[in-house]
Amino acid sequence: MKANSNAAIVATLVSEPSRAAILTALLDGRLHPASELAYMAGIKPQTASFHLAKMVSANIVTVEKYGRHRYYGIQNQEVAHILESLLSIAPPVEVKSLKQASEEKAIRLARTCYDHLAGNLGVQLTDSLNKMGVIGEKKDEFIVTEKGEEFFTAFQIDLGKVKKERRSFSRKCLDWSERRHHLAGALGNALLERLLELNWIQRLPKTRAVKITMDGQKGLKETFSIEIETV
Amino acid sequence: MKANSNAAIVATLVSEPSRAAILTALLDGRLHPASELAYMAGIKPQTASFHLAKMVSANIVTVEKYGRHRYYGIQNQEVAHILESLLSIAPPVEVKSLKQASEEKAIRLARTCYDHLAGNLGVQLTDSLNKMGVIGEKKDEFIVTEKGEEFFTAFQIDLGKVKKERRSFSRKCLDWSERRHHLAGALGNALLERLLELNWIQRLPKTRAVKITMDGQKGLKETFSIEIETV
DNA sequence: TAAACACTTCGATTATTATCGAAATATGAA
DNA sequence: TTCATATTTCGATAATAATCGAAGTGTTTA
Repeated sequence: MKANSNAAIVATLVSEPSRAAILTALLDGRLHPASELAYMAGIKPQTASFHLAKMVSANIVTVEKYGRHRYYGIQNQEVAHILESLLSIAPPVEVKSLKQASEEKAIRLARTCYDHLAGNLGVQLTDSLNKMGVIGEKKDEFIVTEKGEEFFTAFQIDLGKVKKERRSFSRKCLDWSERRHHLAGALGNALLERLLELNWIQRLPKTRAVKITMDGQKGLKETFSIEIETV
Repeated sequence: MKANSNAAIVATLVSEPSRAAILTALLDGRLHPASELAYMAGIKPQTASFHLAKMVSANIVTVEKYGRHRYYGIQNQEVAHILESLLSIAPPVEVKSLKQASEEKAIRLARTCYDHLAGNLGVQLTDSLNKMGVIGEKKDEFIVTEKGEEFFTAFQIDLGKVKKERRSFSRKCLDWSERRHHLAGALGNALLERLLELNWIQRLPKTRAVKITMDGQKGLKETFSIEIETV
């Protein structure tokens, strides 16, 4: 009686109203905790948990555990693209310019996370490297493409040296303010160091926020197509 | 990818396994009598009738009465397109038998996607036309170059006639097995028809896989530089 | 004209599944 | 340690919908 049709599996997931609501929320490209998704879909946490488990096991949605939260996201760009069309959603607008605003907002704009860049700048840099084909996205890490090897050499980051470091070469790190991944690991650290060396960014005393210099504005725009407005 | 409101309706109907099986069977682009669809989906005729009525009233399937038979078919390319989208992110089929394995292989090699070619052959043909400078790739469609006009005339496809058709002249369709785009729309259909006319490919009973003939192997190699292993 | 056939409609039954309360687990904060 | 929070698991319920036997409507064939 059961026909082996896989189209049905995906269709079931997107056609149920609560799940459609969850997927719609997730299509903003960020990671969301389960409770937030439950609230957005107008269902109790248990029910959301039930739906999320289904979508994870069908490889439509991913989970990551951070403390007592679980952050859910769309599996990958390909899936996101198709879901957008199935759910009739316009893709999220890209933020093209960053506003350098007050001090409390500064930490959201750009900050260090241990030894690498985070905040809007960190996420945008990661995005930009991805779009440029310099890095590629894997499950828990980023990989450097052939084109990337060239790029980093030109950008005067010695990949050979970075690869020799004991710790993981390149990994994903969840950005709490952006709810998306940014580049971490030895490569993330090397990038931060290089930007400091170029004086594109400067560390600030008593805060993890970093300042983007005038040189930085220029350089980030030219090299990574990232625009930053100073207010 | 185009956003459309029909996607939700299609997804809801596809989510039921029996209906998914029926629709998948209809993806060969041919018309099938109700009893055959019932058999293919592994359900009784009454049940199939129930599902078919639903799909007809939702305008995703068509019926034609010929004597005591009723022939069902996919409403239009849009429906086929949505179905293929669902398939492209669905988990791969579990192969349970040798027969099923060879069937799966055949479908991935060359098949019809409603009214045009898909599978490895479909993608290779599209690639080849592109490389030959016959067609050019745009965002959501392919365009025919000047050189292309000549080519299709020589290949005995009447572009004037194809352009007059109501539906879109040439568009991209996502190939679920190759995960790339192939040529669809009126031009895609004309190409399929011409290859059938030339007897380079043949439709097979009870499957949307198509057979590549000996003539086809020769012709595809000479005209499109496509080498294909036949099973 | 009767019988076979293709298909549909009707009604009863069964299967599926979304939902949520209650309870369990695991982490973080005080 | 204790309490709060985030999330999941379990179990029961209720709504929905797929299924099929029986019967009905046309259509073809003998």
